[in-house]
Amino acid sequence: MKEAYFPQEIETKWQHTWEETNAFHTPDDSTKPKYFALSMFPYPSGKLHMGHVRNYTITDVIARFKKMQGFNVLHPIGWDSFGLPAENAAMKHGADPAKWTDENIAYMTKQLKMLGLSYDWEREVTTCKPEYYKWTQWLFLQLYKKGLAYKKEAAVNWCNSCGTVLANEQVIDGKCWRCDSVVEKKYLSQWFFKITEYAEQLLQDLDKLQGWGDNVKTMQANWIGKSQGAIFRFKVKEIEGLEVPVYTTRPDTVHGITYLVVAPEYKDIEKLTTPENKQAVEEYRANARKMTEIERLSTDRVKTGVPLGTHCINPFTGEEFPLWTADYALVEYGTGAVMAVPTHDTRDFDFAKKYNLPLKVVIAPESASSYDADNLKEAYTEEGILVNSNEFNGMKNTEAKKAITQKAVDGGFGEFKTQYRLRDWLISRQRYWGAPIPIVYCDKCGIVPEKEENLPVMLPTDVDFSVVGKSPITTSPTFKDTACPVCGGHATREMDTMDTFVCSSWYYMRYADAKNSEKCFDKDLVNHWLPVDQYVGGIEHAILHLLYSRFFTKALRDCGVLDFDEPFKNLLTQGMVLKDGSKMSKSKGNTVDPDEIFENYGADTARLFILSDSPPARDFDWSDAGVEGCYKFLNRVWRLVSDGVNKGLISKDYKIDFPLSRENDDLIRTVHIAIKGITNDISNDFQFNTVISKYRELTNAIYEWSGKKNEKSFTDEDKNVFSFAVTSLVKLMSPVTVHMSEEIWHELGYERSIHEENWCEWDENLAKASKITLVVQINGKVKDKIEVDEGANDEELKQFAILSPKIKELINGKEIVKTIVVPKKLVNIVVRG
RNA sequence: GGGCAUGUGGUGGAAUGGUAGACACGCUAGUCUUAGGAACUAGUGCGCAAGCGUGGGAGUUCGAGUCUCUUCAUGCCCACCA
Repeated sequence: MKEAYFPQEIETKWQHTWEETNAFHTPDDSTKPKYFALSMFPYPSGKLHMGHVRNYTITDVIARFKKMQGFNVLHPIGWDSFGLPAENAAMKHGADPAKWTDENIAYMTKQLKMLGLSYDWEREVTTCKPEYYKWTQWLFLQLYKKGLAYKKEAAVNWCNSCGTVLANEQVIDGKCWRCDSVVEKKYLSQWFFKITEYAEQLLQDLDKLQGWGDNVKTMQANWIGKSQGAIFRFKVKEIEGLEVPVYTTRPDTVHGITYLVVAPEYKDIEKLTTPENKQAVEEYRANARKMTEIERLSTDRVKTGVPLGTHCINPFTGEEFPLWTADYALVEYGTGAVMAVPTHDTRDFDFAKKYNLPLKVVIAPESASSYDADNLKEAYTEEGILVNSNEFNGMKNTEAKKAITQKAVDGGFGEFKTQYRLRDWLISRQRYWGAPIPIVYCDKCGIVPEKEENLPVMLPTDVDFSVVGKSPITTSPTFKDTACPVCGGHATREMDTMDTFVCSSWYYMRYADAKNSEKCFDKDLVNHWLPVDQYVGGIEHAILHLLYSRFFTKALRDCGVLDFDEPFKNLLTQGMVLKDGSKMSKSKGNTVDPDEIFENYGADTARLFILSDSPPARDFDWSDAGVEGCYKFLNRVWRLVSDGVNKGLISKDYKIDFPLSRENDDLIRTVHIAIKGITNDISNDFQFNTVISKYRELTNAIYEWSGKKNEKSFTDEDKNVFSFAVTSLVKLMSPVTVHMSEEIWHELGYERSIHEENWCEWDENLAKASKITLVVQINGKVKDKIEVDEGANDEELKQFAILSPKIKELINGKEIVKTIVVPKKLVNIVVRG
């Protein structure tokens, strides 16, 4: 065996062998239990970055560990390959996005292989290939048939720089999630998926996701934004038969209404405006329309509004109050109209103060005897007792919510209402590089879905990428005109493509049956492999991809395509990879190129390091010294083994015969403790950082043990023990340092790949210490430590403690109040005086 | 404004309510070397010491980094959602 560790040589060799032997292929039929380990698939942007390396290494180690534990592991990879960067590159360089994408995939595939990842490449999935997007289109049609895909005219988020609309989830702080430019509002007719129909299920089923972090679950719950309240309908005084409905979560404050606000975009706003107010209202609305999302969302903005001139009547009190329009009412939420109770809502309070609208107190704190509206400094939004509220006076406001709503129900002017913040998912994109929406517009029949047998609707290639202000797809001379699938007459195709998040909402299902050309996947196979047992990826998808995928799964279940209702059983959201405390980015110039690390240290060092310093969920600070440290450690392990092998001290045919010498017994114990600890650390939340510290501890222990021996005096027993320890270490490390372990394994004389081996097992009796350090405390403070036999019982431990000279002196002359014994660990003597 | 995380040596981080700082990085000495940024050995929370130490303050407990309350700081998510 070579004395020095040459990672690149070893790694290239084994990568070739694994490829030639198809070592990581997963059969569908196996008697072993299944385990589906999944990384979020990459966008083929050009090169892997360290975030990828971290993500895929974590999943790879999990996959290999599970395989060694006897699971039939599915560990696939694919490409989220539709999307704007390819199209932009095409426009810039006049290239073909398909070619650009293919080249990136080829390069990144090479990098993934260099990392030694155990993917089943036969199941590779690429979303921009017709054999994939055919099924994306097919699934769209299933949703369409179910009434879950529909087209409507709506105010949508428009990103001018990307030249396309965006879903709500893709607008971050009023800016585009991709390019960061300010998002505008536009009125367009667009395709939506009815995700709102699943709002309640998506919320409820979060409880089923025991293996998800609470942070992600609360983010989703907040995004869905369920609230419970009431709808009240108010008659308009000036217009017979016209009503304004409002949604409120505070029906208990209904007697305190002093005005009502409708959004500038409210559908009946023109009817509600009197001729005298028309001009001011028109101006206000025009202004609101011009405003960008950013301006509207600005937190320090002063509220503005104008009166409409009309009035509503409060059915509870008979009081009249004026109607206003103000942009703090949102047309998309609730009914687009708000009942304003300035005394008990901070926003209404601000508005009322600014425009001198009246205040009326209807909730008082339980302690207060009276409450003066004129002197209010801010809205009272806490709980309390109803006042000025007729028959509800004296009632607790929490009870009044129900009672008051009930009165509205009985009176026919209101109802109980549950409201969600979640909006339908806008999936149309005015872009080229995506899956075409399989819809045609027939001159006679209107909107018609393409026939399933005509799929895929191929993305045209005869397009001009140099056009500005419109989608390149519209320049295709052959794409637009087609025959109606129903009547055969003239029709035109939908020119929009689908949001790429549609493609990524089902890719993990396709892995179950990646090559199927008859169906999107076989139902039995998808039911067998799914749900994913462990999903690993970035927290940035907490809402977007993960919510869409959950919706897709439920919708496809209802379409009868599959039989489960949650796609991802366990989710690990890995932290970011930082350098010098901030996120790696090209603009900051603090990126680390994986290729350079492979070249200088090898993939095993990269894998070891990226797992070593932080638990997976936390951010990880990349340091060059850390990489160096890991490389040195691997050299140290290599030297330990090569030395032993070359001196004939290690062999694969070892046998441990008890009893052993004291030192050998200790080493065996250390190995068993390591096996137990490492197994538990991986099983328990994948704490790879402590796993790696245990690799080091075990290595240190073996070195220390061998340092005590003179190699010439090595007995057969020593050789056996040494062999066992080294063999165990190499095996325990094999999921992480995949190449080095494989190389050593063969150097030890094994024929089979180490990755086909079973995971190490420990013997509970051997993992037990023979001596324990008894901690003796007085009044909870550590005062002494005594070595005692492992088998000592509680009474004996107490005696040891009291008899220790140190303790004897300290408790001398004091009264022992009580003594607490923690078996095999600690004695605490409580004294007084 | 609301929600969720996280606060431990010079640094990354360990620690089923029971020895705080495992394992590393860094640093300091030394050994071997022509030399070393290689390898090995010893040391390394603070304090001269008694002791003190897990952001601050309270509490529960024989015992709190860990549980409860409160407060501060940082990060992330959501945000005029009625």
